[in-house]
Amino acid sequence: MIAPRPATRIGRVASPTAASRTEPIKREGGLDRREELRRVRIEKLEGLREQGVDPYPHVFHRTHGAGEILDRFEELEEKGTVSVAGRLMSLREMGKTAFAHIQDATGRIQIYLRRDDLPDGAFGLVKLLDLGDLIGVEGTVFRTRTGEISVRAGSLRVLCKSLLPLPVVKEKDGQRFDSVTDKEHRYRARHLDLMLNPESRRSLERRTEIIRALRTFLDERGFLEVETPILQTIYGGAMARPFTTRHNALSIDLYLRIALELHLKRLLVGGIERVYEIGRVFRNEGMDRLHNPEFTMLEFYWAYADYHDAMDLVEEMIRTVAERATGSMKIRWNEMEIDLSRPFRRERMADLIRDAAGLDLDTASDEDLTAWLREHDETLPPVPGRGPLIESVFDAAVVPMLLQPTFVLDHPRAISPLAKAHRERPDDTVERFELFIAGGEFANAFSELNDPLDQRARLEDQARRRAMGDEEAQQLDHEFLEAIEQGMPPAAGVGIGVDRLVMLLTGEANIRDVLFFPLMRPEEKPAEGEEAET
RNA sequence: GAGCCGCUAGCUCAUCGGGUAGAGCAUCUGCCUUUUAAGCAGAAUGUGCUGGGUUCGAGUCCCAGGCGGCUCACCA
Repeated sequence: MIAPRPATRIGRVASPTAASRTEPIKREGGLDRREELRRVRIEKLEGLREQGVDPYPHVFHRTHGAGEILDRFEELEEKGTVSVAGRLMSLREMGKTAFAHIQDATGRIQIYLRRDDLPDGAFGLVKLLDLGDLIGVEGTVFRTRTGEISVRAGSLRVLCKSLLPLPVVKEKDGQRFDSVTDKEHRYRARHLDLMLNPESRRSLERRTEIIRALRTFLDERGFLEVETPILQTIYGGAMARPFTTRHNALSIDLYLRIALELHLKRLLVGGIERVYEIGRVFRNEGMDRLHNPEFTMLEFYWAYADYHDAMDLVEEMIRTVAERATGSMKIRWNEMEIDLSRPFRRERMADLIRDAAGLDLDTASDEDLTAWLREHDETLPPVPGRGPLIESVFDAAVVPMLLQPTFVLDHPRAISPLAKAHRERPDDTVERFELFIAGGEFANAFSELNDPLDQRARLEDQARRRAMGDEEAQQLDHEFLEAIEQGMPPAAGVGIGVDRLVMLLTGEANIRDVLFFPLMRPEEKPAEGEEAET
């Protein structure tokens, strides 16, 4: 039999710890205390080894998840054994018994440990456990006197000894105590956030479900998913500043892509008639609750279709994804209900501006638009031109009103360099739509420009703007233009900001809450001493 | 980039007008064979974000910086 180690052994850690603390462990504030807690756990780890217990075994086969046992209690109660494993979230020792909760991916379940139910000596392991350890038990399912479904352990195994303290969350009467609530801490230590905050986990898991639903929707309709280069010698497809990096072997600077568009259109030329990519794009711009430097875009291109077809498809897609990922087509947003099940409104941009701002774009001059903006205390667009003026008026007068799903169509040509001229008003209007929900933009789409000479002219115009110092204007992409000259079928193209869609469907107000690892500024610069040592 | 706010024990937070820091939980010791924010008895724990300044004396007041949050402007 394995004799449990005298508990006093643990008590003695204070002395070696104190002794070694005179050594140069001293660093930042708080580290000493943390180090002490860590040492206590290492002592217990050694205690396990001395008892012949491997604190890091290779495998433990489970028969059930915690949530599954709760769900299927009736059929499992007192019938055979189950084995479950998870992270130790609470431990209440009561002499010769102990109650614990373990948490796995499916939920949290109570474990009842009794000395007499366990093999000789095994109950002594309890003294060497800490919150945060991973353990596995085998036992029978029952309900305690207080009614909680529990597993009565017939065996106990340590599956991974944790060395760091686990912030403990306790709950009583729906009140939470001591959870990790500091947002910075949650973003930086996402593993802790996920362990301790079920709502974080729910939003992030839902992100994955939404992406899966988008993918399934397009796959079912014959779209081919592809991956195109992230490292590019020329960036394009959007107006944005790029990140740059360096390829050593080729001795060239490269850009991280800012959009997916141009490569996907080249595939359209090549005969992949329905194509999409869900991928990370990178924009070297400001960060706030709506913007992370890297974010996820969905773009799809559909040959022989136009933007009306795309509208129908996007409408169905948003509805389907919401239903599949959240189980509902209704979203609560700021006290109001957004209903995705009803047909989305479709309005021409000019009509919306006329109704909201009283400006008729056919007759209003640039001066009229400027006057309207001044009158309404709106900042004027940073770049001159009619397009930006119209956009500013639209953003100020119309967008905040677009709460229920609305397609806005037929944009001014001046703000849409990659969209095809409108078939009825080719001079000043393009075939484009944006989808607005809850005052935010969720999709941007065109009948794609496939007239190679027109496309070349527009990109050359962009290049001229670049030369004049507009950093966001697009570069001249000769490979793209050559592909277009080969002949691209008429097509509809759609871009969707996936992170924003996830925010909408999870109710999160900050993009960081739907990214597993949002970009954070490094917490501390390396100390000068450390830098000098290397 | 601008404004406002925050940063105190492993976690969550106190510390009223400046007198070198406390609570709950976690940790450690002891008791307890159906507890559940278990309980009871005891113990230990802090470069108060960093650096300056004022002061006999600063977590507290002032200045600068760091990191974060929220709001505003540009971009998805």
